[in-house]
Amino acid sequence: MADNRPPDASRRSESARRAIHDAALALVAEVGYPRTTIEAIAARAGVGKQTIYRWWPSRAAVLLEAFVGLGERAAGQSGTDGTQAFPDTGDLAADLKAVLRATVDELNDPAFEAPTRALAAEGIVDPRLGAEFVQKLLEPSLQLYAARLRAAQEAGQARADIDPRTALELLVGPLTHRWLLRTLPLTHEYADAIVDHALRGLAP
Amino acid sequence: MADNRPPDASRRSESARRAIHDAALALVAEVGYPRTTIEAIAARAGVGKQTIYRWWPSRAAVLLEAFVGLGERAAGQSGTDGTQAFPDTGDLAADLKAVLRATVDELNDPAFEAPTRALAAEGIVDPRLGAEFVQKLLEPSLQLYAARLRAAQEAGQARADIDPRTALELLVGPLTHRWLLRTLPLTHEYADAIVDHALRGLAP
DNA sequence: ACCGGGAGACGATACGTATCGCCTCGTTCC
DNA sequence: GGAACGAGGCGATACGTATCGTCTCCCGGT
Repeated sequence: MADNRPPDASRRSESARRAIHDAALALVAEVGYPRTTIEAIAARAGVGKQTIYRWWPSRAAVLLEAFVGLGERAAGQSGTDGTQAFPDTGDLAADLKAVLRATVDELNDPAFEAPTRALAAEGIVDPRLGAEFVQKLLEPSLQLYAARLRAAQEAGQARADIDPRTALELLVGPLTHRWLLRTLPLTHEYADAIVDHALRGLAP
Repeated sequence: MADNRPPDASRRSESARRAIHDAALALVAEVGYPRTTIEAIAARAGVGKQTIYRWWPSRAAVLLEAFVGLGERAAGQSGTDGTQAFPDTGDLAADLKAVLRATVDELNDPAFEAPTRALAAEGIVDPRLGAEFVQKLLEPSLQLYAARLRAAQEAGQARADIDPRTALELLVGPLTHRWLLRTLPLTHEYADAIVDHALRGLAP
């Protein structure tokens, strides 16, 4: 029979949790996502399969949690408040270019690319995981764009009659498009071009 | 031993090919992509598994070919030359809105959504399939945008100093972003907003 | 005779479930 | 206050199922 009782989280082993995270990330980097099976993760982490099945609904959920934890640790090192800072030098175009260029570098980094692609792909097919992916990994960054764009509106650097949400997608959308679909290489020049065109517009 | 000799394509059974296409499309629509296994396709098509393995490298390749065939048949019905027409009424904004709205409708159509999502997800992880997906399904549409934008430049409706490729991605990128990541619902209003903002720009 | 096609057996994984002892807790009873 | 006692998570592993990709086997058309 299936055990439908929810496990007691207070008795959960933190060491097993971390070992599973580490094993998942290592395996994705070493052998790729398709071969990062639950059995392989369990073996590598020195953990029983049931310990994974007890706490996570799917292989992708394990990787997502591990990856989010990785990001949090990285963010905790540099900043004090945990949220990355979005530059505001008063020059909107320059600030956006700086951030988009940094995003380009991150997306081109093989260490980030493998797990991010795997999670994005899984999220595209599975709405539940997709929502979690967006909420935990993507949305926090997008909110920083929105805040910067609102500041720009108040400072008169951007039209006041636009929805910051739509404006932000005009910048991030093309970058994501090119990266996910690999239509053309993702470069700093492309990031700059997007910002220039988005701000000035395509009309004469 | 593995049979490395390429099979003789001239003796290939066209009826088996079409039966496999139909079975793949029907299964994706009925039970979803994960359960559209090669064995299920073979059984449904009344075909031996080896017949699939002989001609296609992967399950995704089967579905991609079937889906492309579907699109070609649909295009062949309406137009005479096989390529969809991109409107050119002289009003660039109106033309772009019409096409983006049509794209929104297509992406929101469940019959198109399931296979397209599955193929996009597979292509994100597998570069070979991704390239084929882009070349066979996406690029033909994008070329129509590029052509319309070049016409707009010659007619003075768009800045002459922009690369049509980048301009096109400014329009298509946000739409794809929202659809793939499901951040917010995909509506006609959103399509219109993208066109307006892309043409006018975000700067005051 | 050759070769593609239908059918399906076959070994190899990976899945998800079910137990088995082991260990660590908090509780209870003297 | 210290020992006995559940409860429950943990490592480990056996189990049945599903799918993979390969390998025959025989049939039928050319």
